[in-house]
Amino acid sequence: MSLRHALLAVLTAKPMTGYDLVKYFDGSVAFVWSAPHSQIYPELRRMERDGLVEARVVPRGDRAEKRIYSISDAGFAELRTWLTTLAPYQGDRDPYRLRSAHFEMASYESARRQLLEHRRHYVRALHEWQQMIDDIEAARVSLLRARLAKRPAAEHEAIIAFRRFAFRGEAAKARMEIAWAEEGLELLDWLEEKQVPLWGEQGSPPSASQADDLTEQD
Amino acid sequence: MSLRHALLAVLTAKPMTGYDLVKYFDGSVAFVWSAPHSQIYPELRRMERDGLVEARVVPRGDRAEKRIYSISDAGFAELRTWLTTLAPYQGDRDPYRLRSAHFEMASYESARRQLLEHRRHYVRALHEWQQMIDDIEAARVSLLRARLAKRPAAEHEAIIAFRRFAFRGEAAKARMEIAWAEEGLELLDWLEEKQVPLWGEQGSPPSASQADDLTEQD
DNA sequence: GTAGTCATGTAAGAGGTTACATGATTAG
DNA sequence: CTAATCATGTAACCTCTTACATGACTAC
Repeated sequence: MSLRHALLAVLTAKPMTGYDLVKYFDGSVAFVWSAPHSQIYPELRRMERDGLVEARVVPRGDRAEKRIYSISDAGFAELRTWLTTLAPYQGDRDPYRLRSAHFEMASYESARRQLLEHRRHYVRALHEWQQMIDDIEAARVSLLRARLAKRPAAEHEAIIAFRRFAFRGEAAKARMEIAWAEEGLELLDWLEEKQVPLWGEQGSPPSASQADDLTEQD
Repeated sequence: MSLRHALLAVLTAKPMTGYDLVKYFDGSVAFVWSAPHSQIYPELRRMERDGLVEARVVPRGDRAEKRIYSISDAGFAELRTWLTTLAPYQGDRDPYRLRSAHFEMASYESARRQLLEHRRHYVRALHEWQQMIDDIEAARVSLLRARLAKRPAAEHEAIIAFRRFAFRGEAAKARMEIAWAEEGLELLDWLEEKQVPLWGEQGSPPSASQADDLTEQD
């Protein structure tokens, strides 16, 4: 149940509306966690029901209203429990790596397209993380400033350091994925130059040697 | 719907029972995809219903039976479509990174424990991937051999190369995560030596100004 | 007025986790 | 005979995605 904790963590900086949180978990700011509004609004209601956040209903213009959520003491306790509890490591699930392991059933063109997209995605991500790291170090992030303002100066260094540390991890991951995609693109060039055939090239049948047996058997 | 495609991909090597697939997606072999048996058995039934696999019911001993699944032509077609379709890149979700961004609300001890576990996990993973890469290169993997036997020799190089490529990606990720965890451990040492206080250190209250409220409440 | 952004929801369905459940076969 | 492994399910529950839906406010 990490969306809940991600929301609590953001709300420790300052009270926010559901809409603010939606933008946060949607924009480039959604650093290691993303969530659509259809998940955020109901979750906030459940958190309110469970006493982890408190909503203040504020008028907006004449007719409209908005709900400003702030974290409660119980919310702080929940967040701290989550943070200090060792998270178990289990199976991973990476659809891109899964695909790449079976590129011999695709075509050079589609494999290349996929890896180019992979690189494009992580180049973009890397720029964003790097920008984020710079902004954090310069305390240009308003949410960070709000957070710092709430805590004694002695803690500021740690708050900045951990935020930076997390983004550095994401940046390192992006760099790794870029290098991996480039290794793959080189591999594709090399194999294609050697004219190594792929199963997925031309409309070749599923099984070369047993093409006919298969159709009968199964 | 990637479990389905992961299953189809494995079945291209040779027909297997649900149990075989359960072990595959459970053991260390579950390289980039993991799934519990409670997900695999029903999915195989649905795939059979959809004509992507065919089951042959074989007696096992006197009373028992087992179902050996093999991929159908429609299954091959589905797999190829999936492989050649560009996968969109969307939001990530990394609970470990999320935690690490907020370690200032934990304690030095719990943060350290988490990062040690992170390193332990990826050191283990790295060993497994590296072993896997060696085994693949030496064609010591029986499933790989079964797969090669079905395909013309000209394609063997590509099949091995892509499998190896995928594992190399996982190995690189593991190395990156190990380095990141070590950076974090050094950061913790450095901050602790400087006696930078953490919010979560000692039973300190969530909000500096509202210290007393908490202890009563929870 | 109208487009953009602020603001908040519901609902169906897919995918995944955890627990409950059962029984046969095989090796010692 | 007993433990490990083979073999296969169901069910409740949670999380996430995608689509459907609505309406007020604000700047042009």
